[in-house]
Amino acid sequence: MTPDKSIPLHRREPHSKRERRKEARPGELLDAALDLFVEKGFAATRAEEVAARAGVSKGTLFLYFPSKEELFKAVVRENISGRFQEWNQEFDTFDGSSADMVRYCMQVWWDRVGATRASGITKLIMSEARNFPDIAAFYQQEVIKPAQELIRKILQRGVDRGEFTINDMDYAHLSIVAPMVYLMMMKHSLGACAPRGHLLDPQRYIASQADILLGGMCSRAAEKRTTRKRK
Amino acid sequence: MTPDKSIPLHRREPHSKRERRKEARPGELLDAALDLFVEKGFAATRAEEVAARAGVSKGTLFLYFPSKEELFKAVVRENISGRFQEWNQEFDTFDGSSADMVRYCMQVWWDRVGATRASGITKLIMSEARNFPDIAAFYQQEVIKPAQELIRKILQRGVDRGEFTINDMDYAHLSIVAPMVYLMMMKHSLGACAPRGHLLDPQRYIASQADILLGGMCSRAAEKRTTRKRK
Amino acid sequence: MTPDKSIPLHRREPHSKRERRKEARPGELLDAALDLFVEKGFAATRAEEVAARAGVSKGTLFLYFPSKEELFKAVVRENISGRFQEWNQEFDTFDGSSADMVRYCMQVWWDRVGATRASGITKLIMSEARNFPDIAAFYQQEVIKPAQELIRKILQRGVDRGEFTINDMDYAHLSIVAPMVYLMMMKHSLGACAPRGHLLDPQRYIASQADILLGGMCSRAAEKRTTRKRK
Amino acid sequence: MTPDKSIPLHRREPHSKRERRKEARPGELLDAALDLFVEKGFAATRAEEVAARAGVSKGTLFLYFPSKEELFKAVVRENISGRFQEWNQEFDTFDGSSADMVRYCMQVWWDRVGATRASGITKLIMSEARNFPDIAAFYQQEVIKPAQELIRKILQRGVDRGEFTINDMDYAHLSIVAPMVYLMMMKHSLGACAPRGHLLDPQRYIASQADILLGGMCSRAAEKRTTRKRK
DNA sequence: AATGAATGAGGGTTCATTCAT
DNA sequence: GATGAATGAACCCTCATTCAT
Repeated sequence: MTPDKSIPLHRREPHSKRERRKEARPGELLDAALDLFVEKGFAATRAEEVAARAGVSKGTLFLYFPSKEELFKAVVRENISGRFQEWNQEFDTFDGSSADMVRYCMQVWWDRVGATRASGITKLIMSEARNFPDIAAFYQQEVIKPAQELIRKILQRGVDRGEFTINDMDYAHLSIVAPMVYLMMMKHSLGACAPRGHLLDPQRYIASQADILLGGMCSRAAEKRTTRKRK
Repeated sequence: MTPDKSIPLHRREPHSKRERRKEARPGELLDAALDLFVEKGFAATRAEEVAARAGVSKGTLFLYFPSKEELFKAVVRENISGRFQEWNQEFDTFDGSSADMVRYCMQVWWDRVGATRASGITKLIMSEARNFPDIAAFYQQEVIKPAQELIRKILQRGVDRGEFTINDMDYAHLSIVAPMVYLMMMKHSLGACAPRGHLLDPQRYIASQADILLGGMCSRAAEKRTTRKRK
Repeated sequence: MTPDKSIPLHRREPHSKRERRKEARPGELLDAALDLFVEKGFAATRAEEVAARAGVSKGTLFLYFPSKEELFKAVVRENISGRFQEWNQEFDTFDGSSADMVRYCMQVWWDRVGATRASGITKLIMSEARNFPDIAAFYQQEVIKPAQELIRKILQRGVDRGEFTINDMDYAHLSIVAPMVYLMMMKHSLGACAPRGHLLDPQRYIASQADILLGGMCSRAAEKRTTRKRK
Repeated sequence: MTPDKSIPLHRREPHSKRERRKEARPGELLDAALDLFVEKGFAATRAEEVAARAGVSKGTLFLYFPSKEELFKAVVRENISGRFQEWNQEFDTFDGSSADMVRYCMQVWWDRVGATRASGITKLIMSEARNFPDIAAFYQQEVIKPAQELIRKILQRGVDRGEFTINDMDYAHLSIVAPMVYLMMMKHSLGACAPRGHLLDPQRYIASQADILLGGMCSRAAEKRTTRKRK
């Protein structure tokens, strides 16, 4: 009924269309659940709705996930699969300026998470953290900490190379995290009800944020270079 | 716990314990509801729980609010009462540097909203906006727009006085909004489940954010003054 | 608040207006309850509504009646107070034709019960009998049986005087009862929702019914007299 | 219990016990609801009770009817399905005397409605009309009007053939309606609480009523024939 | 006596979960 | 495996009844 609407998560080759559907089921259910949990929250989402959106019956949902709560946990787990390893490597071999690295970091964050349905997880976690403390801890461990380390490494690189001047290294990463989280939150909450024209343009938003915060971090000596790149 | 936050409507002295309680009830219920809605979300909060936390029975809640949904709306309405008028005046007569104004703005935001239970509304709106579009619109109109205008005025003042250099005036205010919203969100979501020691120190966070973003906005000429103040 | 809207049931002279109100309370409550029970049924009538219509507060109702159910019983009891004794005497001394007696009986029934709010009791009993079997039994004993005896006496008189020819004396009284009950039922049920113009004209209805059933009961010999009176 | 009273929508044979039950459910629920609504009234009947009597759980009821009120409406609708068309034809081709027609009409009324559970609808409507004005209007349109027309046609036939003499043709039909309605009402109200032996014998009641009212309507010329039949 | 705020058992309705098919 | 009818615990809300004032 519903065409598989995104890249299926299970990669083994299926032998027939029928079998493919079968193997794709959990992924379709997770996709549907993600959308609905993000839109309405965990409690306000009905299991049957998830099943319907995934094109299966209510009973089938419980064939793959033992309870609504386990479905929720699976949704979170599935959508935060360690992208950071890969990113770490990317940044390890990056050879531009640190300012560019920050810009690239924000852009990649947007492209690979923010612009995809995975960005909903951020809202989901924010909204449901206190109802699912173990999920919150898991997220903290698996997403926030790696992200923080990644960004801190970038900033440290800037400092080490004399590109950045940063007063409080423990909190500086939040200057990048906060705007990105805000952007993703808005996309899934108020932004989703805003009338056309009131919507945030992500590219312009990221540019504006990067512009200002890099202005604030870049050492004055490095200033000209950075400012020039901005154009 | 809850300071009487506005002029009560009934002026005559309550004559009895009973009557005194009666006048306090709506406020107590709203406070309890705010806490629980923020903590668990609208759907996951049971009316009876709200009543219990307010120290009354289930039925009493419905004596004051015709439905759970109306209670929700009242909670939002009650907690966003136009503080902006007052703030506008405050800033109209402010006579320090614009950088100080930005810092003061963030500090006041934290002190008067972020640090109080009212900050929960931000999380509530973010979480429930799509389930209550009319509330979202109301919030957009009554909170976001005034806040945006207030901040934009501050930034414009900085630009006008040659203190700030800002490329994109339409998005610059978000450099202040995003970190503050992030701070409030965290306080009520992940921050609330974080182990001790992992918690954000709001003052330090604000200082760090202000530090960086003012660094990025301040015209280079004005730089020394601003930097000095920072100590 | 509500002016006492009908002849109060308690006849003792009250000394002051205030006291009069006080003594009239139960009667006003019974009147209000009768109206509402008849209109909506026992279960669908709220105690507060009764109190409000009687112009008192909810608590006051329970000052006079220990429960809603007792109120109901009082309403029935109060409105069936033996009118039959008086009627019996009236008919004992009646000296017209038996056909006239039947006509007079139906007319009096309408004037003294049907046209008054007391007629509602008939609908009430019909509707609620099975929920209140003891009330039903009481009504059977206090109203139906006396009425049946009264009517049977009238019919017997007609037979004894050679005016009526009746085959089944055990059921004949129902030829009078059924139309009258039907009339009162309609007034309080479908008749109450009918659009203007669709309403039964009681006088014409009674005339028509009496016309036909007396035609069927009157001995052929007595026919002329009866027919003439009919005009 | 309930004969399938119209062509079921699903024509394929039910393959399993489960499916068979499913098709029977609405009817079983309607039957249970009719009984209970008639016995206790709408408000005093609990949804769970209806479900229990139909042998299902509370939740199942709401699988078939979206609310108690819709169940009520379905009960009324289901039980007044136009029998009048068929009756009309029956009477169009009747070739006995008009007095016999009246007797037959009453008998058929009793056999096909009065003696069945459908007779409860009459009490239900009488009791609940004012709480459900749209149902009352529907009943007026679908039952009362057709019945009135049918009976009026019979009476008119009698008049046209010189068998009946009727003064007020607008009200005469009520001489048949009132006794029948009274009979059905009693069956479901006071009659249902009466001790054995106090019960109305429907056949004898109908005979008595027909006897008297036909006596009152039949033209004197036609009298002998009618009277003879009566034996 | 009168009030009306408060209570809490009860009823309508929803929905996660089960299980016969 | 897949289905969807059935369940019943849980929730929102009502309202008869109580009781402090």
